[in-house]
Amino acid sequence: MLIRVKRKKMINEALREIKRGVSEIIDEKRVVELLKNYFEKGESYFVKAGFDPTAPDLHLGHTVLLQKMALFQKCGAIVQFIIGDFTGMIGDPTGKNETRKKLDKDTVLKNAKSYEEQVFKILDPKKTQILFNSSWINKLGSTGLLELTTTFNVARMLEREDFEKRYKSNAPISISEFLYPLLQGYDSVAIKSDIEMGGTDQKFNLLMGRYLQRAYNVGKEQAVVMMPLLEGLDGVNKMSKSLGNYIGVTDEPNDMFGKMLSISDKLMWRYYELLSSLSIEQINSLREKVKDGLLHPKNVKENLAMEIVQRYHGDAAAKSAKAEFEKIHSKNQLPSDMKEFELENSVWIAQALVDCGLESSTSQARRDIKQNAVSVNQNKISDMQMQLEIGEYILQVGKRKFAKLKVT
RNA sequence: GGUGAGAUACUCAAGUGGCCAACGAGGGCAGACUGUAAAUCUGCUGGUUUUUACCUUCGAAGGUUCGAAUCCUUCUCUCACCA
Repeated sequence: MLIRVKRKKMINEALREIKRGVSEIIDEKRVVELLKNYFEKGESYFVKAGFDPTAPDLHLGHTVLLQKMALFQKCGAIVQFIIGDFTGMIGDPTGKNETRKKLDKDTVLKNAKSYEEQVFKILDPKKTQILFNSSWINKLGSTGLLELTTTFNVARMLEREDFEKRYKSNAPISISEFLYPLLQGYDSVAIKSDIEMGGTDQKFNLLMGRYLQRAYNVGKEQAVVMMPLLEGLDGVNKMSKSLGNYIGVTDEPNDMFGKMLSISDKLMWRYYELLSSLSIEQINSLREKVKDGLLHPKNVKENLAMEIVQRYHGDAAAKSAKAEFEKIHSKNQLPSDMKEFELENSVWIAQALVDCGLESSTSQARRDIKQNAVSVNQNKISDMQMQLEIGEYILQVGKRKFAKLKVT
């Protein structure tokens, strides 16, 4: 009897952690059942998530999902990490991407490898299967594919928000795009997943997996766990590489730290909720203290930045990133590590800035000089015609672009 | 297949013969203020050491003209309506 109560408590605790930050769970009962089976009988289950093979640069937005998957692993899950090498050819219609080129096998494998390196900073490799969806989709053949399409109809397909919008506004929808949700759903049939995870924007596709598992008589229907999309550094759009508002997990410690500190105070709490390993209570207490003026928001932000840098680069790197940051910004000193360049003879300042990669063109350099944005050896300059004679210089554009230049 | 509309810079979007490197908005960059925050204000936002100049750019290629984003021809693509 006692053991039972204890188990029940464990399950409830696990569920509570799992539900943290989650946007929506479909079929929560099933999730509870799976947890119960694990804690009582030690049975494991499959948690699926699909990733695009084209962009192996993971950013913090992805890690929201990955961290949740890692949590599931602690609760008995085997993660099925699916690389959508087949579906990647179509491109998920959520973006406005056109049909993509087929990636060759080598590239896909290379990307997969790079995924592994990044993903296993969060996931437990022993409890992770990496799967390629072409391996079962290719086996479908035209007959199988045709069969797949008969399971669904256009009217329901158009229920998908994105399709509906485009249909109503007369934007084009390619037939192949209809295939994307079907194939993603079919993945769930092929690998018999118990839970599929994805961002809220994936709802339609995730539900498709559930629907198709029923249509194909898999014998179970996957539960769906949806994570919110993390806002990018601008605090408005979702974090994405193409918008340039991201923090990549492979970003340099100093960059990572700087980027974290550049987010707004409001956004910081969002990041805390979705990325920090602190408990909800701890976060709430921080929030209270900041509100009451007991803590400076900047310090709270720094702590979060430290935690993130630590996670991907280790303790030492985090500490030195913080020190470096303070050096440059609080004490207005130069960074300890600058890119170094060498040029010959006397050089025109604008040209030097371009050659050191601080400016994109001499015209841009001129504009910035005019705007008082350029410093040489820590002194703002205003002379656009300035020549750098033989010697060593420290060039700076704006607040954060530095280079060391040696003219010989 | 027929008819009509359209394609302008990172995005949206004005401009229908010279005043156009091209209004405006968003975004971005920089300066001031700060905590490299937010908010706010200001400037910039094709290239070039001829910088009150020159060169390239308004879907592509030709043409008319002293002069074309703007007019004409052909082509490419997109959308709508009809079939």
